[in-house]
Amino acid sequence: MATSSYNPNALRAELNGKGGRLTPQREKILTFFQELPGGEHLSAEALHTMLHEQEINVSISTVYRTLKLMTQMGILRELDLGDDYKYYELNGPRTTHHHHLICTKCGTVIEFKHDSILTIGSKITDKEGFQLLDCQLSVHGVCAPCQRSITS
Amino acid sequence: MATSSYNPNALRAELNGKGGRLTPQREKILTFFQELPGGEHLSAEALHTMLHEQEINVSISTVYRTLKLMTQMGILRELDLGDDYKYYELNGPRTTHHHHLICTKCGTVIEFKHDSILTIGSKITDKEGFQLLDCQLSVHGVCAPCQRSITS
DNA sequence: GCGATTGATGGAAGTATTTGCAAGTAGATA
DNA sequence: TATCTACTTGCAAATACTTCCATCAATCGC
Repeated sequence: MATSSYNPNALRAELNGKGGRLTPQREKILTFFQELPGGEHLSAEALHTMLHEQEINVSISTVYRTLKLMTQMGILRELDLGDDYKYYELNGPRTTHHHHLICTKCGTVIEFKHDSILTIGSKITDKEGFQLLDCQLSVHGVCAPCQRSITS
Repeated sequence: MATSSYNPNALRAELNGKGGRLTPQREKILTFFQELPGGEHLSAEALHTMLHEQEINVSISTVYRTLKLMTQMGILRELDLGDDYKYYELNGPRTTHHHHLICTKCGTVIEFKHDSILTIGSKITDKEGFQLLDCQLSVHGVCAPCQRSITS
């Protein structure tokens, strides 16, 4: 699994190696995620707003594009937590890697860890010749308080 | 885990029990999924088109709403395969339950099974007091042919 | 360092999906 | 069965996200 402790030069090297470029926008977005308190996940819209509050002007299209690129590179992981947004967080090593239990009605999200999931992911990527980027178990269910109504 | 062998009356009973109703639209969508050859997953748009081809007129909003409802009820499972669409399939019992290995660059999807994943999901839902609806392992990576370029 | 090449950006337009609201209808009640 | 209530539907408008395209600028070669 790709490491999360990128510095700008490592990112530049990886981008250049494949014909890409390190732009100020990409560098700032990476730094922003690295300075975020651990475990937080952000939506594109939220990231865009927070960048603007720090006088970092990056267009919303570039925010979306960069999030997608960094997810494809294995630097970020993209989370679908069942609501209208996609969320992103640093794709950390084993110790910070976690999974999500989501209530499909009220949207409550509970994080949990499970060591063997990463092992399962490694096995299948090895078998199929893939390079592993991310591995997420999403458990969907209805939380106790929501088990009485059809909709939230 | 909820069973997939719903008939219209069972669906009506479950809906009525929680203040909902069985409409012709909902019944037709359920039947459509049940008559689909095993293992197929459909996007909302594709389902809408296929329904129209059978002279079954259901508005696109109702298609989206019904897919979401049935996912929340545990009848369908929603898949994010990394492209622009969400896909839906019957949320079957253990024997048909599978997971996805997805290439983040070209979008290739490989299905695989792994018995212990459902067990892991059951454990966490039991512990947290949730009713289990679905449990999906998404493994993201780069397939062998794509490991040379930045983008697809 | 300087210019050329080509990937990246920003803003507008497009796409998939969700939501608001008025009209329709399933299911309950008598 | 007739009536009523509130859930559902269909359409249109809104939202999250992606793509198009003209312009900009990171990197490369000299």
